[in-house]
Amino acid sequence: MNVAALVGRLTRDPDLRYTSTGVATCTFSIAVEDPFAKTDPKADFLPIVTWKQQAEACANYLRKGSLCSIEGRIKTRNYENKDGQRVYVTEILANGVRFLEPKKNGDQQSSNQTSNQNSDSRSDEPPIDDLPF
Amino acid sequence: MNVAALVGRLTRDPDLRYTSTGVATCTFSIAVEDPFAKTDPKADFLPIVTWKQQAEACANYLRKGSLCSIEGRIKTRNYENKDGQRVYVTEILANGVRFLEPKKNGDQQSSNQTSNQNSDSRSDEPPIDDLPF
Amino acid sequence: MNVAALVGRLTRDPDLRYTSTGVATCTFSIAVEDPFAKTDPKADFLPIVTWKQQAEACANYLRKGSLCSIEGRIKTRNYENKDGQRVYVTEILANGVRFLEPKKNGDQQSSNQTSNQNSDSRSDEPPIDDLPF
Amino acid sequence: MNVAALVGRLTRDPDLRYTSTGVATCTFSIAVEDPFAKTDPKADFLPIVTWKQQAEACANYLRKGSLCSIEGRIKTRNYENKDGQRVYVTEILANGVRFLEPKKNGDQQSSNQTSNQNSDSRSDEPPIDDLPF
DNA sequence: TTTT
DNA sequence: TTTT
Repeated sequence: MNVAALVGRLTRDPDLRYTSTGVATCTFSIAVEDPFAKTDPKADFLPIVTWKQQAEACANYLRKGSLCSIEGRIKTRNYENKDGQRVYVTEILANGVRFLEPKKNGDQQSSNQTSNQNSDSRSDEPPIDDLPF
Repeated sequence: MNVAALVGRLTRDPDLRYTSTGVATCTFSIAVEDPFAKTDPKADFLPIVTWKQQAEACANYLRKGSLCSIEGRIKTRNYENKDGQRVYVTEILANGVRFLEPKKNGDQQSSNQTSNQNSDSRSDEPPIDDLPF
Repeated sequence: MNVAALVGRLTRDPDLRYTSTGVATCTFSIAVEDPFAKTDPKADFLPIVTWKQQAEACANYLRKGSLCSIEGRIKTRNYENKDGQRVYVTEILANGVRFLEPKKNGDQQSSNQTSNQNSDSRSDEPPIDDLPF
Repeated sequence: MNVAALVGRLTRDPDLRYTSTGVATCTFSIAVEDPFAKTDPKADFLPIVTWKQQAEACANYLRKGSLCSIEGRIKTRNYENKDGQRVYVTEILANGVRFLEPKKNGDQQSSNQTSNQNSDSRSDEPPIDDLPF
């Protein structure tokens, strides 16, 4: 058994990409309040990954600050960084994401567009070439 | 909301320590089978942390290979390593651990003893000086 | 292990009461969407119970239609009804309730007030005389 | 979001049936320890339902007393009993059941056989004619 | 660096 | 109606 259930807000716009075989992945991080935290910030910043239709829906509906619920499993992954060191990553593979607020628009720029360019925030990680399940 | 529910087996003996103020922490990693994993090993290796009485009970009852269930929350933590780099760690803070198998004895050596010496496996991480909640 | 994690909307105003020893309980039911339901209504209506400070906070902040997340455990309870039959009830004992929307006011009438009178919706059940944990 | 994660022991042999369209359902109840329960018995008895291959696997591997973990969602259902009263049932629809103990054999009689006859324990409920999702 |  |  491996169950994770979270409610939190996106810390930045979601990052949508496609594997070399054309499968969509969307990654983002959510801030989950911790009512018991002693130190500031009183939140945990948890890395989320989704795939396929769910990935595209997330890229479409979620923006920085959006509230959502995540149902998924905790996964570990490791890769070699540029210094040749093995880096271990723990992230939540979301099976279900529910959007708890109406879609924010006003900001015209879609996360879809920009992140597709393989630009930014994940540039320190190697390209993902296939989905892991 | 931040809920994690896991069932898995310890990948090694638990590691019990005490903070400078005398609070017990126990860390270990569990292998959780992933029935959907495409690649070997078909398991996720998830880092678990417990505190206080629960920590001591874990050190007492659990050994490498023990089956247990974990109820907790996913936490992130970061620290600076010896190279001055910030390292981000995601781990499961266990509120409840249930032992699903009778205590293994035969191996006389208690994890309690050895890990108390502040020895081994976590030596690459800085000492924990207080509990974070 | 016994973990329930839910997100849904109240189907009516919460019902706050006090046991004979003065302990607060709040009960309500939430509609949780089921994306896989074949038949209408595409939701499950789940009975929630809370105690003490949490109970009073729920009575204060939640109203019919409020969105909330629930972290708790599934409990069973049974009592004898007026026909002398044993009735079995399964409900979710909430340890944590998070309010996912700002407090609705406008309707001046507080659920706190009315339900305190031991009136209405739970009148078919026997009085609760003490908290069960 | 609707997540339930449980670990417990079967209170009796599982009950396997088939709908009129030939779909397998298996129902059973598990005793889940409640470490906080004030009164005896210190367990909750939770009704579990599974469908299709999972149903047949449960009927095959589980017996009264078997330890298992359940990952699922909480569902409500209602039907009219023989007295014409509407009866409300809350049960856990299991998506994943993991067998935490080796299969018990010795007792030769398979639950599969007997319950297939549409005999016993659920005789007070109406026949299930189709799967609800 | 991984468990049965 | 309950399990170890």
